[in-house]
Amino acid sequence: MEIILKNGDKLALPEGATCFNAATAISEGLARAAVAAKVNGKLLDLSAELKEGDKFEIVTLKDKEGLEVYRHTCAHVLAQAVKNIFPTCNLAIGPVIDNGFYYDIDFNTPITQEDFAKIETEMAKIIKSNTAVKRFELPRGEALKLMAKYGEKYKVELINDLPEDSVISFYKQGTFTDLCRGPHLPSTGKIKAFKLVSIAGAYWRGDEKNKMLTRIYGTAFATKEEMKAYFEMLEEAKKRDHIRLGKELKLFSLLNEGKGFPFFLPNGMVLKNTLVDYWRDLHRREGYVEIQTPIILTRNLWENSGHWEHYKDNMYTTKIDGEDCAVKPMNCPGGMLVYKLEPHSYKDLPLRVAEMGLVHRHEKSGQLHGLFRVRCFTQDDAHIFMLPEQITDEIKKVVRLTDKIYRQFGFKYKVELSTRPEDSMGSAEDWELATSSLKAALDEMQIEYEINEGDGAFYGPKIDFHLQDSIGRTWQCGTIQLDFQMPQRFELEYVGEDGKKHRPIMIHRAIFGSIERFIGILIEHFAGKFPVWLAPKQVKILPITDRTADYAAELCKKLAEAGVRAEVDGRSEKIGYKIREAKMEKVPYVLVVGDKEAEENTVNVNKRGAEDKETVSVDCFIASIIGEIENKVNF
RNA sequence: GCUGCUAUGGCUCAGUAGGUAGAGCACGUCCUUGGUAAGGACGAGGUCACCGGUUCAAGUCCGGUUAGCAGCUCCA
Repeated sequence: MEIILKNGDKLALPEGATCFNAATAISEGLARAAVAAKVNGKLLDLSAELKEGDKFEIVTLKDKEGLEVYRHTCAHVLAQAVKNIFPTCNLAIGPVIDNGFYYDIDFNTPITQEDFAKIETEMAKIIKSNTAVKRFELPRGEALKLMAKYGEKYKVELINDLPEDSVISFYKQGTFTDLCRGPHLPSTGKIKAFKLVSIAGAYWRGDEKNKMLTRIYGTAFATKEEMKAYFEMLEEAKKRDHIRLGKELKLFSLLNEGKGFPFFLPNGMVLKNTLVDYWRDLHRREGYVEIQTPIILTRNLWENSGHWEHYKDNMYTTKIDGEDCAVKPMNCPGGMLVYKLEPHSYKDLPLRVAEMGLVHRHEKSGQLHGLFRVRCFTQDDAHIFMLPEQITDEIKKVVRLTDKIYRQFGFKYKVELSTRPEDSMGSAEDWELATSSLKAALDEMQIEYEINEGDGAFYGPKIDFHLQDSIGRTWQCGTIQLDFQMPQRFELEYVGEDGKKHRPIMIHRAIFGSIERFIGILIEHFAGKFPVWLAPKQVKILPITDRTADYAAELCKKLAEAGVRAEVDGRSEKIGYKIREAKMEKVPYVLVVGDKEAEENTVNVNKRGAEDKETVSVDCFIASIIGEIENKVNF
């Protein structure tokens, strides 16, 4: 028989040949590196048999899917090890996740992280034994019987929930058998580097009404080196933790008196205001107008907008002169009211209305986390009202603006387009128009994107931006959403060329997402070493002795007059001590001034991150730092 | 909210087998005026998160409350 390879070549094989045979036929090395195969687009075990005309592809650890198979097998090894040590526990599910895998297990007696060493040793034993992992399939009745025999009640529940016609497959390694779709590595010995990471509680099927199981997280990598690099990255991430840096750099504070309501300290306010200034300047240039709508509005309005129905559990309420009111969780309704204040002509559109809107949402206490998840935050919101034929152009403008802003901070990003969900509102034509407009904008701009089928908002499709920070983590920030719902609910109108009333199309969009969260991300992205234009303290002046105190003060005044955030450390400490402290504050420029500098009207510049120091004239330094600030240079 | 872990001076953390608190940094005073990542001396600062229990005795053991962290769920 013949199969078709990735490059289109044909490969002749004997009847009944397996994927592994095919890999061997191509090359020994490939066979060794193979962890699974892709046949006609489907991921299969290497032991799977091939048929005439199959499209065949080898999957190795270099492929994402290969690594997933590898980790999945590792999850089974974990389960087997746990069963060996704790025979009475029950297994639930053990899937692969982004950076590893986990297994949910119901233990009779709780285990702790201290049991990891024992479990890892047992896993190592299983790996060393290089036991073959074999697949077999059973009819439903027998599958249920088998799992019942092992006392695996969760597996029984899983099988019962599988569709009638599904193939029920198991994987067996030695004495251990687990219900699993597969595929898996051919044998346990292929695993070269693994580690158990942490332990946590997780509900059976993710439902808080169900029993809490013990989830053991682990990870596995193709090589020990890769695993080491991964754990080093985690260490680095911990050092960059924004809560920790926020405290060290005195940016913000989280107090019990305001759970989920961060206090911004002077340094943090500089950051916040600088971002807002930057944002405001850009939006003005892009033709946006800015408004501010009230924080508290009547309940009546929220019922009208639909928020009351969908969102009331997350809203803070109050009464004013006996009337029910709510604190806004979103800015849109206020924006709608502003639009309705006066009649609009098609000539006014597109109308781009921005709002730095402070919103409050009641998040459950366990979900709060630093600046990433708070109960009050500022959205860099904007609503764009437009004609149908303007959609594509407007989307392009927003995408371009978003790109410009993210680049400014050195972020790479990924774009996702989410389409109509099952439970949605509006006509098929509206959705078609909206989705194709979003697509057209992205295609015309030649932006790569992934499609998230059915993941749009109930009122319209959306484009989401996922930022990638300096150590590779991703964060969802920007979003562009088309909305037909609000204009209808609020009966927005414009007068068309034909003199008749029409309904405008609306875009909601945010680029930072939330200023607070964005600041958190920036702190971690830059590890607290902000570029000069953002740095709360841009320059610290350190006089060597009291003799240069006046010179330092004068210099500081000159810098302040030029708009530079500078400060003198005039304490009677040694210069080394003051330098150390300034460096720990991550100030971009530290200027040392002694008798020599005072005499020559120069400064000795210590640039953050640079080895060498240089002495330049005061004017020269001021000109250069102002250039850096104005051009928002990142270093 | 649920599960697990944690809670000691402003910060980071010790506190060993229950016998009524320690260090470093930061802070204050004084000495030192010192040229590139910590000069020295002295001092002040804690009802050990809160409430209750066990005990002759609780920072330490037990229960509860609150908050933080990790995870689950949800989200910008």
